[in-house]
Amino acid sequence: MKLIKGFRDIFPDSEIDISNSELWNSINILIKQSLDKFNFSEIITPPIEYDSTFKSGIGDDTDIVSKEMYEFILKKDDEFSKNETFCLRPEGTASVVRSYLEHSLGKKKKINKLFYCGPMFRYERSQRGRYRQFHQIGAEILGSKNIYYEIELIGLAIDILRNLQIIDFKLEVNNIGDEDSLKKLGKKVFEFANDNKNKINPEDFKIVEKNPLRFLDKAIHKYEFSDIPSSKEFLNNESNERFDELKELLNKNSIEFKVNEQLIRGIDYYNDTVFEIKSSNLGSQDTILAGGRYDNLVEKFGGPKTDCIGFAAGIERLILLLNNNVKKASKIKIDFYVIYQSDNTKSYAYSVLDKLRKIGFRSEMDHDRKSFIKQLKSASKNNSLYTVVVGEEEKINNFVKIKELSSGDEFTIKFDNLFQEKIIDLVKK
RNA sequence: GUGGGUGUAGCUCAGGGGGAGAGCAUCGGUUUGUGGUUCCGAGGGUCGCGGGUUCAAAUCCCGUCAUCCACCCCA
Repeated sequence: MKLIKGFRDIFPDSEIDISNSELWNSINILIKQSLDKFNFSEIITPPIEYDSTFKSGIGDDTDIVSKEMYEFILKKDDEFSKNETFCLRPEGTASVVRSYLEHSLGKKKKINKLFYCGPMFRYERSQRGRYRQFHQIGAEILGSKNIYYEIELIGLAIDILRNLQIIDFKLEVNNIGDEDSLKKLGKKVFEFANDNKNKINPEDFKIVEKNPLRFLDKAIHKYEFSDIPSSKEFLNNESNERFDELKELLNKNSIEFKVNEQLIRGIDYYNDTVFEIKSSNLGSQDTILAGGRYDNLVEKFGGPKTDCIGFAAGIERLILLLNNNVKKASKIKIDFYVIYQSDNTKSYAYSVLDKLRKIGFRSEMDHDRKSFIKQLKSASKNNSLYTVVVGEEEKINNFVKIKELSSGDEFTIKFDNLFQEKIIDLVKK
């Protein structure tokens, strides 16, 4: 029995942050607070899709699709023997667009603001911040090219990071132009590479021949060329205006950013605005969040021309960046720990426990006849805020003794009809 | 896919041819009605797995697997 390589279990009290379920729980809550404020609604799609969704969506010559995708076919070939190839999704956007079209979400509403959250799969050698099963939270706005959606989305990304108390990050933006200018750029890169063929190793040149833009994205930084072709040269007026407007609005909204003209993104569907948020505290896998416009993807999937923008963030990478404040806050605290004296008083104690739970408090007691002191020790070990002492005296007179562990203050409360109000009152203080 | 580091108790690690260890954690006692401290004690290990060398391997050699880090790629 063994866990699959590059995958991980997530469970309580794990010493490893990215395996700690309490941390996962609190990071999810914090991220959803931001998404709520920006009025995004959740879309949940299956982790398995037909491989064509990603082959045409992301591009089949990207590394993600050609090298890293988990593909499989059904073993049984009875009634389902259609030669269908499935895959574990390597990212979220293509699935969202598929679902958006399949359920005509664009017809029900002009603008759809959707978020997704879940596991993604890529077959890669794992290292810090990179795992074969990893989790992404992504936000997509489908249905408009208004520049304010750029601002809203980048604003959301930054709000999420702030809410997680991650402050050490850098936003990079670029505009790579529309399909036409990307084509021109590709042509220029090809010519450029051809002129410098003697300086480029054959393997990299193969990339140029296949997809020059990919070469610009992934290989060109290995060489010390002085005048690398830039997307800037080929932007049409609209893209240029859009980029200027974006920069102006970012400044107006006091969002710090850096223009990175080499920023292309390793996925085919992007156009115009692209952005990335990086952290310097992550080692070599330093991108924590990235996204951009994909105005042609819906059309490519057979739908009407629909302008879209979105981003995805890696949850594991975010967890690696959490500070001690957030980690501490995620630790579970019990409200009440009920302590009983003898088997005689146990059933009375249990009814108190049951009542506390019905009121809504996280409550616990020990059922294994530990000594009084052991129970008390358990209470403090379990981070209990209060203890409830229930013994013979309390049973006879129908009350309970409550002690606040941090201060040592004790209170006596009747276990009657007013118990609920009194105890809620007590906790409020 | 390429290169390097590391695999010994739940965790962090020491040991380096001949008795399986420490600290923390867990459990029990100190203490059968008041905790966090102290002190005492207990449980827990195929020394990653397989093979080789040796009278003898956790230790040396080879292989393999896992994990971490870097390249690459990306969130």
